[in-house]
Amino acid sequence: MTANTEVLLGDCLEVMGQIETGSVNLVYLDPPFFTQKSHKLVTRDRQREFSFDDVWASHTEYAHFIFERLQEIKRVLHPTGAIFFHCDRNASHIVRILLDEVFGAENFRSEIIWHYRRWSNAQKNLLPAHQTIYFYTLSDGYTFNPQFGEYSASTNVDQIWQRRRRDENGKSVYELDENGEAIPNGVKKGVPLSDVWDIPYLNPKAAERTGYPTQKPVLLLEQIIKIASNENDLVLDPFCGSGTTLVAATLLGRRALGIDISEDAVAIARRRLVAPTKTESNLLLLGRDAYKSADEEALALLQGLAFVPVQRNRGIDAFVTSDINGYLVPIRVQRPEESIPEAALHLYRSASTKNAPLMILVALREGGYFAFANELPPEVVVVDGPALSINKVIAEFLRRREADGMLQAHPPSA
Amino acid sequence: MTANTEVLLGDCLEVMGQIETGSVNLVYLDPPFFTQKSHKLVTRDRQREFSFDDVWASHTEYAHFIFERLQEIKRVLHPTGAIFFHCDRNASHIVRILLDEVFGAENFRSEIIWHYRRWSNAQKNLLPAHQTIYFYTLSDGYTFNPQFGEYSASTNVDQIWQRRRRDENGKSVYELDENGEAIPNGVKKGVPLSDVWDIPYLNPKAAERTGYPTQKPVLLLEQIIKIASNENDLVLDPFCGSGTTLVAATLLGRRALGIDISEDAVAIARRRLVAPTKTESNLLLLGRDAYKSADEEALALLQGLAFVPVQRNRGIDAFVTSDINGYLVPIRVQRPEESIPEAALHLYRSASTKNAPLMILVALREGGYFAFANELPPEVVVVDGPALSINKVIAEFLRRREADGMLQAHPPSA
DNA sequence: TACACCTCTGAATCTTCCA
DNA sequence: CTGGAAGATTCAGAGGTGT
Repeated sequence: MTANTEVLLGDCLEVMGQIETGSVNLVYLDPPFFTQKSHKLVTRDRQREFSFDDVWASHTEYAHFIFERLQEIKRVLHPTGAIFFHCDRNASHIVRILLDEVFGAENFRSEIIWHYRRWSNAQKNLLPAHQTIYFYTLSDGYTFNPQFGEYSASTNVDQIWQRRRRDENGKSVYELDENGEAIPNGVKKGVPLSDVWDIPYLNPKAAERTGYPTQKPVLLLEQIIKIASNENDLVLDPFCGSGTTLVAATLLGRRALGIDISEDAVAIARRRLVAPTKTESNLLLLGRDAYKSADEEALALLQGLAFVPVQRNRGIDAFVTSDINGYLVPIRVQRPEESIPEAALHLYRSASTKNAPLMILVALREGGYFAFANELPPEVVVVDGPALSINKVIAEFLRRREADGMLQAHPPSA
Repeated sequence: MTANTEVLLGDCLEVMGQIETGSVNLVYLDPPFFTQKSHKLVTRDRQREFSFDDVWASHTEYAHFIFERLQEIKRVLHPTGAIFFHCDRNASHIVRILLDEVFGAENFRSEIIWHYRRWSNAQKNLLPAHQTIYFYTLSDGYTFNPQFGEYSASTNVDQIWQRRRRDENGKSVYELDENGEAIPNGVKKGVPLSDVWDIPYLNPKAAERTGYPTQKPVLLLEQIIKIASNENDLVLDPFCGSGTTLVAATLLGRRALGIDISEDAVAIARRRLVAPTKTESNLLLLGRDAYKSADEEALALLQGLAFVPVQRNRGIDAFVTSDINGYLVPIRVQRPEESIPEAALHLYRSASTKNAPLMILVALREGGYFAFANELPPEVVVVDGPALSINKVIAEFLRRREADGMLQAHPPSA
């Protein structure tokens, strides 16, 4: 366990009492739902006035339980802090009312829909495929790091990046410069993240391999933590269970505090956190693999080349189809989390047993061939991938422009 | 207007009073939200016991309004009938409680999430991209016509076509015939419809628009009507607005009754029903993929680069996320059937209207930069893709080996 | 603090233009 | 003339601004 992560045993109401007021930046919670007797309401005649008391009778116990804890959460939250409440499907309306009461309806930010696809069995119903997460803050001045996604396929991205103005009739038109040409409108990162999140469940195979039972996907927690906290912020999960929130927080450089009333859960969470970065980043990567296979991505880079893909080999992604006098030419693509020397080492280890006289490594990030030329085995030749080549071309272009003093045909729109 | 469709003017509570008990098969409603004074709750100290009365104070008026009408709806519903309640975002929790009260929590069927993409501008927030529809029935014996969608791309369709059984450990395995071959399992209809519906929002430019606020797409109503009613059934919309529900019902051969308190709305709805039509949305007709011109393969080559994909443009596959003094840097990947000059021309045509000072073309096949350097527009810079780089490295390696006379350490294995 | 007004935006259509 | 690609247009929601 790192010094910045703690798991405490106990009822979160009591344990939170020891937390300093205003010291927590982000709270995520996914409390258990108390199933109680269905408590049928009797009055159904149309004469009688509607009374809210009836509705509440059956939910009181749960509501009180949550209400008390929400108040304590409110106390420990920093003024810029936020709470994400992952609802049981049967209680989302109750939860929202309690959140409105404790944090104020004006501090409601989003109803997040976590959408996933599930294995289906035909039944007389719509297949449940979502869960709800409520996002409230303590005030207007909350921490929020915008995230961006891809534009819709039907959007003319190339044209909405032009500057626009209102004409005399109030109509929106594209602005033109003195030469009658379109004026670019700076750079955009993409569409702001919406409140519907399409995140798959953890790949069942991944769960099997790591031995963890199915749980909230790390990606879901990652997303929440990225949005509503900064590095070194304190993340609290009052019902931490096996500690997924803590793992995600730790991996993103946040401090984390978990509480659970079950000794088993605390033990599991603590064990998971002993070496979070190494083992858990594997889990995290496996979770990502459920999204799209990293190996497939790597091979996509080789399109146009005649190659034979290699499965189940950490060092080699493919061989070139033709040989060099009987020797195969192995290829490896740099992975997102790897440096060039690391990738080269993997490649070299796998390929040297096959006496390959030439090994090719496709580099995707800075620190290409020249930076490491001396450290790499002589058989390994590093080739720039398109990402790297393009960045170099742009850098070179800028350098030359600056030298020519040809800058600023249009000033940035700022 | 067909004989089977009627639009009545008035408060739905009164008008519904004239409807025969148990005669309506399906009710859809999307009532207006009553914005009331924000009515701040005062007690926030932790000493005080939580009382539900506080929460309700500000919602009472709206709740009563809805409650009365829900009871009337319950009365006119057929025993096999269903109600779909389209919620205002700010009142969904209130609505669900009222529905639980009137129809019983045991008759809750689904919380349907209507998910859509829309113009945006939320800079400090998650972009709202969904609305909620609650689906309740009068009893367990409700009308339900299952709908099916396409299997997701990641589903192994081969596998689901095989018959399965439980082995001795209760594990699900594929059944094999005496020859050890898979047994087909008959025809599958597809994936049962889930409770998250991805239906395009009514676009500002859509001809379907009547100018009436909160107008819903016909397709959304069609889906509901198909699921929960049969031909000649009676569909009721007590807040029919511009009459989308009636249009959808009529098009599907249902009888329809609409009520609205606004004369304008009734007039619009009646006019619309003279020739009930559904506009053909290109997006729905063609599917989202039809807009994609930068194919996955091309974009896969750019991994590791910060870029924004560009669809709907034959010349440009992506823009680099950073800019050159306000100007965008377009990228194009050579297509399998294209020569470099052809690809460069496409790129140049599209990008020159945007005054791009630098355009990047990723080459995948022989005949790279030098072969055409003189023919290409000066703005276009050609960058070798991995396939090309690798082939060049191998060729260079062979050349050098040959020069060194070091060939044939091992003879070719063939 | 409250509210009216202004600005920015992007999904998806409609319109125009070109081969 | 036709089909498709490129360009123009619309409009409501959310934040920001100013009174």
